Amino acid sequence: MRLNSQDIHTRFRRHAVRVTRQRAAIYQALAETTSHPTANELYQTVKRQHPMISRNTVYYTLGVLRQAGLVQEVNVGHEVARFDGNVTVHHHLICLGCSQIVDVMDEALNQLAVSDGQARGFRILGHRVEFHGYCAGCQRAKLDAPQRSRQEH
Amino acid sequence: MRLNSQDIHTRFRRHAVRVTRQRAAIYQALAETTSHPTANELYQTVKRQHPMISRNTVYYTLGVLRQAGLVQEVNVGHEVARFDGNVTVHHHLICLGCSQIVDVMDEALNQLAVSDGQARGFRILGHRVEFHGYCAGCQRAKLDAPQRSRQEH
DNA sequence: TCTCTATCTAGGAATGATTCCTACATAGCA
DNA sequence: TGCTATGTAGGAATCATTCCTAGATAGAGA
Ligand SMILES: [Mn+2]
Ligand SMILES: [Mn+2]
Ligand SMILES: [Zn+2]
Ligand SMILES: [Zn+2]
Repeated sequence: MRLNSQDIHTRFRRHAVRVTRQRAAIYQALAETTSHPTANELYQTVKRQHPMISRNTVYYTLGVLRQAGLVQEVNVGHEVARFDGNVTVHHHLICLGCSQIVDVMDEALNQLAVSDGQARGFRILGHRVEFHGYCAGCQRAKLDAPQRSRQEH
Repeated sequence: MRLNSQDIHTRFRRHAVRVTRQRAAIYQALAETTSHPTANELYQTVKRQHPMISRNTVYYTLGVLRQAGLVQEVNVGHEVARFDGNVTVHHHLICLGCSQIVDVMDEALNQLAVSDGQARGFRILGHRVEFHGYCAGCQRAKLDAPQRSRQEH
């Protein structure tokens, strides 16, 4: 979602976050994509408008925005951290082939609970569901692969 | 679950995994705990019986066992990798206070699916559910904390 | 509008989990 | 039992993330 700088300013101030050009650009970049970028990808994107920005600022800002609840961290397996500007409750579909992450909004998934017998006295505040599989593109690539290797001989 | 070395030998060979003392010890350590240890914790444990073992062997072995399907990797947020000797389908409860991971076996959770509308052409092979909250101990610690800070004044 | 200070930023160094490299050892097939 | 593909130890390398610090600046208050 495209946000103008006034929107961002209001949203930041509502969460007591100081507004700087760098922060606005980082948040902007995250808000207008659904691709769950890494800190480094955000750095590369923001660097086009702010050539002097440092990686440290990107990490620090993501930490600030996360604590303010404006951003969330998403983790695929044990790969590098990925970030999500969508802080509504939702879940993810992860491609084992190309690592892409796709949002899943499904009210039923938001209602999951653990039976008391299994809860072991935990007070549960939330949960996260990850579906693992292959995207349409990667399924096609797999079908094509044997044909290609035949041609290689 | 305590396994004798014959059990381990049989299990390894069934999966075409070569048997070495180091591997058996690593697998043993993992099989007899429910605590989802890190590679380094396994290294420390196994080192008691095998003082010369290297961390590299632990990592390499965990990779081999994982590919053989004898072990799985569990990831809590973005912390260090944790390993699980329980390869049956199950899910986890994670304490935000002390990071402990507790198994949840719940048939209903194993049946989750994504609606076709949301699946975006993915072929889904599996899923993982993480519940986040505070364990009984950490809930108590939180209640005690304000009292302690009152005393501190 | 101006001032003051807590907080930010840039840049570079440090950290630490994991992977890479390599020479020697060994599991297990035949 | 011998042979060879594979495993092991140990050290170096990698690289995402965090730490440190000196100069900049947002924004609260006057
Ligand atoms: Mn998302
Ligand atoms: Mn488990
Ligand atoms: Zn894919
Ligand atoms: Zn706890």
